[in-house]
Order: sequence, then structure tokens, then C-alpha cells
Amino acid sequence: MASKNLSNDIEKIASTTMADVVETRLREYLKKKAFKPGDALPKELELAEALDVSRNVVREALSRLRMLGMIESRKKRGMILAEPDILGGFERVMDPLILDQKTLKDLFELRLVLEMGLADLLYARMTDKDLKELEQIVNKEVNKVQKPFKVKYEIAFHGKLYQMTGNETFTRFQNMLLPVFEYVVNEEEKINGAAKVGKVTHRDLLDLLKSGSPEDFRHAMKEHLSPHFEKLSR
Amino acid sequence: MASKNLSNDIEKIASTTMADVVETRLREYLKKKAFKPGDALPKELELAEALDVSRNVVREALSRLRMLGMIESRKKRGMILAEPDILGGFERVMDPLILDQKTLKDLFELRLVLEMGLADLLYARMTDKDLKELEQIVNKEVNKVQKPFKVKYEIAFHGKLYQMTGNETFTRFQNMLLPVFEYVVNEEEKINGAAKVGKVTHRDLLDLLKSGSPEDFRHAMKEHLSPHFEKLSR
DNA sequence: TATTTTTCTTTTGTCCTACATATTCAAAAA
DNA sequence: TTTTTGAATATGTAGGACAAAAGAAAAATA
Repeated sequence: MASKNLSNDIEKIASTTMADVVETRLREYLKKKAFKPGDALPKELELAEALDVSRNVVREALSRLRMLGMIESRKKRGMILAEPDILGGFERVMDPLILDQKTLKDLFELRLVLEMGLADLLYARMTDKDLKELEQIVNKEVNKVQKPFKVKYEIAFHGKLYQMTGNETFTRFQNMLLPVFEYVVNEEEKINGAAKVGKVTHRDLLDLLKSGSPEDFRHAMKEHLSPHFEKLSR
Repeated sequence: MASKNLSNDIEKIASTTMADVVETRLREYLKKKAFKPGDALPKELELAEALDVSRNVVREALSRLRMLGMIESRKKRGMILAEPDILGGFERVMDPLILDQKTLKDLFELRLVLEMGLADLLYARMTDKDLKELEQIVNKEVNKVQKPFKVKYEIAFHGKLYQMTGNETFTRFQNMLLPVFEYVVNEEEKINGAAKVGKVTHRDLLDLLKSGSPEDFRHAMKEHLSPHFEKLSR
């Protein structure tokens, strides 16, 4: 069976460079020594000497960790371990045009799962202010059935839901998944024509948030997303 | 209000290095030119010249992209755009000991959301073989109430659930979240003593998979995870 | 002519040296 | 005691050199 993921069929190029090795060795070192945010790292030259590689190679590895936010460095003062941005690496590669089909499909499904699972968090955290804001979004939305507007309000509504969970990481994560979701839906439409729309509207969902239970909400959300669920391949 | 996230309180060190700039410029360039996997990139020296920086700086930036799997390079042949590993960056920073409390809490909740949302995918994809394997896990589990074993089977059971969704990315993602989940639960126990256990057991969940609906399953899962949900802060 | 072998060429990978720059720390001056 | 000055130091950037791999071209052989 030929997988749609190229990297599953073609064997990976083994060539590990020194920078690759040093990168993992550095991460192992930080873990083993139980470095904590704020702790000072050895200086570049010391690392280079200890690992018996050039300062260049060490800098390439450090540059990678710096990109992930794992370390910060200042002239003279040296480098310190920092608190990495958990979604930074994610953000950089989240481009529908360079991800393979399999991964796109996986991410699409991942977002469906998130939508179905966020009810409890939502009911535990939402405020009256949130509900008012969500209502405004729904109000503005009426009669916007044409493409660009529809998509815009779709994003506004669901984005607001995530934000109402009070979970920043969660919200950022979903925002990153959005382009993928849109892309997959668009590709789908190119092939099978315009997608159906679920029976449950945004207003229905809003009403349930005001006076319903998480169970009701989940049930309604399933209905709202049903066009997507129907297309799930086995 | 002082956030628990250090980086929200202390302003970030502005110092952007050339490598930072070149990294983003390169990514912009790849996007703008609509490079696709397999396409050849300009060579290092050309990039250095075009950007008017040293080859060193270019290499540091390229090293970052290489880490994310965005590019691959071979001697003489040059560099090509590759299909990045969406979770690679994630994997590297997923360490409970260096992430801040706020992020850990967010990730903990994210896993709860995933558990609550996976029902539909599960029912759409699971096979008889899967159910048999899950049953074996549940059978082995009986009478293992002591700590190390309990945790082991907890992981085995839930891990199998994810795997049964047939979504590789999803499964990998949850596996990465596991250490965080364990860590947070352990920290909780240190403070408040051993956690309560939900009324719904793994066997109950298994039975529902055999002859229940996604709705039933979600309901049961909520009960199974109730000790965690009860601790959700507002 | 076709095919194999050898040599050349090119591009990445690694090392080295040098110097600019920012920042700390301590000594010197007010 | 406070302020200013200056030396020391670690990172950031530049540029040159060469090894290694691999494709391309040239030469040698059947």
C-alpha cells in the first residue's frame, strides 16, 4: 500500500551533520543536568572545545535552540536557558502548500476533534461579556451567505469560542489550524462542489451556551459540523 | 494582575540577530515564490550575496529550517524544499521541566479536550481487531491498583484509543502531551494528595465502544475524567 | 560506436582567524 | 559617596580555506 506521505515511501537521507548531532547532544545535556529557565549555559567556546567541534557548528546548533525560544543570549553575559514557546515550531511549518496531503487531512480531523471537545472548558469559563460579544458576531452575520463574508464570520464565531475557553495555547493552536482547515475545505469544494451546511446555526449554538448543558452543546456542534463528519474516510 | 507566565511580565529581549532576520526573509521568499517540495533553492553563496550577509549567517538560518524539516541538502546537488514534520518543533520543546506553569496548565486542558472530542473519529474508524487489542489491555489491567502499574495501563489504554482513530498526527500529538499530563497530575497529588478516580472504568468505556453510540461514549468519558474536570480553575 | 574509467567541477560541511559590539565590573576621578 | 571612565569578555558577523561528496565532462577501452 502506497502511503500518501512521501516520507513514508522514500527512505530519508541519512546524512547527519555535526550540527544535528550537537543539537541533540546539547538538549540531552540540558535535560541531564536539569537546567532550569534562567540558568546560565557554558560559553560557546567551551562547548566547542568540550564537543571537539568548531565554534561554527556549535553556533548552528545554538541558533536552532534559540529559534525555539529555548535559549536567549546577550553579549558578554552569555546564554541562559529560557522558557520556549511551545507553538513556535508549529507556527513556522504550518503552511498548507508545503505539507503533504496525509498531514493536512490529519490536521483537518484534529480541528474537528477540538471543536467537539471544547464544550466543557467553554461552560466552565465563559462570562456574560463573552456571550454578549458572541451575540454581536452572530447578529452581524445574518444574511451574509456569500463566500468571502461567510468564511469571515465562520472564523470570527469559532475563533471567539476558543477564546472563551480562557486557554491561550488552545486558542493560538486553533488559529494556526485555521488556514489548513480552510484549504482542505476549499480543495474539497473544487472537487465535489459547494459543501452542504449543517442544520444547526451559530445562533442555535449561542442559545445553547446561554441556557443549555455541555451535552446539548456537543450534540448541536456535531450537527453543525455534520457536513465535515460525513466526509470522513474510513 | 501578575500572570504566571514570566514572558508576559518581563519584556522580551529585543535583540534580533541577522540570523533571525534572514530566517524570516527566507521563509517569506519561499512562500512568495510558491516553492513546492522538491524545488531547488539558490545556493548558500548566492543567498548570502543577495541578502548582503556572510555565508555564516545564512547557514545559521538554513540550519534552523533544516531542523524543522523544511529543507534538505546534499553536497554538490544543493538544497531542496522538503515536506516538514509538523510536530518536530513541538517534540523538541515538550519538556515539563522547562515549560512555564501557565503553558503546562494549558496543555493539560488541551488533552482533556482531545479526550472529549475523539469519540466520533473513534466510532468511524475502529476495527474489530482494535477492539480485541483494547480488550486485552483492559484484561491485563485488573487488580493493578498500585501506582507504577496503574499509570502504565492508563497510558496503554488511552494511547490505544488515539491509535484507533487512524490519525497518525493525532496519535503522535497525544503521545507528546502525555509527559505533561503525568507531570501536572503528579504535582497536583503532591499538594492535594492522591486524586480521586472516576466512577466509569476502562472496561465500561470498552463496552460502550462495542455497543454504544459516540454520545454515550462522550458522556462516559466525561465521567471517567471527572476528577480532572472538577479541578479546572475558573 | 558504446561503455567504462578517470578527472574535473561544484556545492555543502567544517574549521579558523579576526574584529565589531554590547555589557559587565572595577578602578579612577570628582 | 557618587559618577565617570576604561578594561575585560562573550556573542555576533565577516571572510578565507579546504575536505568530502556527487554530478558532469573527458579520456580510455572494448
